[in-house]
Amino acid sequence: MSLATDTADQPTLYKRIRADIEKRILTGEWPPGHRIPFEHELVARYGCSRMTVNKALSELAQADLIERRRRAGSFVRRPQHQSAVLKIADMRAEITSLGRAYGYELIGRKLRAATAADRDRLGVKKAGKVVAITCRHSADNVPFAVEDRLIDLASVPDAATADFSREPPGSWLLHHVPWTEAEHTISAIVADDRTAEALDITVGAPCLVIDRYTWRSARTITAVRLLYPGDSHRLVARFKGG
Amino acid sequence: MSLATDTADQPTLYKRIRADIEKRILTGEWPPGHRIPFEHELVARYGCSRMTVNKALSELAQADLIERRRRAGSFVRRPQHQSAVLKIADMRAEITSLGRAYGYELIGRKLRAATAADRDRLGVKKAGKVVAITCRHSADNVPFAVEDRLIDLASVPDAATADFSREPPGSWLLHHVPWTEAEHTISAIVADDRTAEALDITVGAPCLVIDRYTWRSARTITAVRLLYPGDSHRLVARFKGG
DNA sequence: CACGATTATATGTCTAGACATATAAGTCAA
DNA sequence: TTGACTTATATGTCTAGACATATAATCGTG
Repeated sequence: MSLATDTADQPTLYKRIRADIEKRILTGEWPPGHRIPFEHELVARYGCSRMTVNKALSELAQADLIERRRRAGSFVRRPQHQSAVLKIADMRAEITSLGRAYGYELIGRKLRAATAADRDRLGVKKAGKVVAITCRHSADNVPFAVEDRLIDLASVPDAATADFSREPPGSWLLHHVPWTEAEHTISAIVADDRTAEALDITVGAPCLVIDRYTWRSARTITAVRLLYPGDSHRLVARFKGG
Repeated sequence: MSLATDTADQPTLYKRIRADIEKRILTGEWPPGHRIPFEHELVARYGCSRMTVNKALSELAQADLIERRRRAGSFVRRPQHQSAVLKIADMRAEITSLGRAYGYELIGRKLRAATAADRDRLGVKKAGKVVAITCRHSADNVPFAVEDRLIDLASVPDAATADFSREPPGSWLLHHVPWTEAEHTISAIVADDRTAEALDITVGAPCLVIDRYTWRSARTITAVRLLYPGDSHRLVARFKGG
């Protein structure tokens, strides 16, 4: 039998190049406007032919994550649409890209055996352990969103010992577990006592809710609910049509 | 000197192949499930190398227009409702795709000179005429969404005489004015008296708001606000990662 | 300094191969 | 009929080149 390696099964080379770059963009390590390495530099780094690098970059361009300019190079695009809004897993990147100061605060963290509700939320059947995290993100010291997250320890055992008091769980996950698929559900609720206090709004005020469920090759990773003040936050998505 | 030919300037070969196939899919000539010619057949038809054909097909696959299966071939995908949620301009299609009966009701229609608020909402400066429409969409006879729409008559003069008592303005526009670009803003509000009555919910209940602003080569067409009951409606978006 | 011409360079497209791999389809035995 | 094995084949990935083309940078001239 074969044990899963640390970095899991290696996809093809061009996919690895694509994922490497995508990760740096999504985590904000390479911010909008940043010039990514030239093709010939990536060729040298990965020891492959130019066509392989080109394929990776072409796909990123098709996904509107980067913009390619002849003679100048390839540049990270500013998040502007569908992909950005719903793909962004890193709140820090979302807030700093708005030109605001990012703040983070851990409210609660519990390690427990998965309850029936937990299993339902994660979409798993077997009872295992989970980490439940509640935290708050702020922009310019104003509450921006509260996050209520569940991580399946069967898929991400390291999360049991990770320190979420400094690093938001979204960022931590992004750096430790490359995501493959996600589903978002957007809805609206009115703030209850707990939410109102966390977001510093009045009870009964509208809130935008984003539920994101993330998995990786049929393996559940995390389920997160983000609550935004409904009257101050906007999700903007822009499309080009045919 | 050169006159523009009928088909305009020829793009690169792989783009032509891609466009040829895309057209047949979008016109329905090749319906969902249809098997696209094998790569080697396209190679023969276009007289190019396999890599060129492969690039065209790979891009179509990345755009989720086709699905590629080893040994079997490439097949036209059925338009998936998932990531299309925000693209869908036709409420009837949205509701019937959920397997529910669609209902439509015109609540109000006014033709007027654009007020300052109208101009602001449409993002135009010149004072012109607009049509303001309020209507309701229902699913299985339950209110599904109320629509509040403004159409710029300077861009769509025919809208002045269109009969919106039977056909929803969204559908009418879709058939009369091909859209090119749209911007969506998603937020949350609580229902006021008027909204509560229209959606048959209680005052203060949460509502999901989608503001869609549509234009066509820098020309404003329409601005629409859709209000959904926040606790019953869900916007689902699903993505595949690297 | 302003502006046009030249050059260098990064990306854009393409080829003619190669081997890998998943899997539909066929073959054969229990 | 069913299951296990084999084979054929279409796609998946990759290479080491080539020439095209747009354009940032540089150079030269008025």
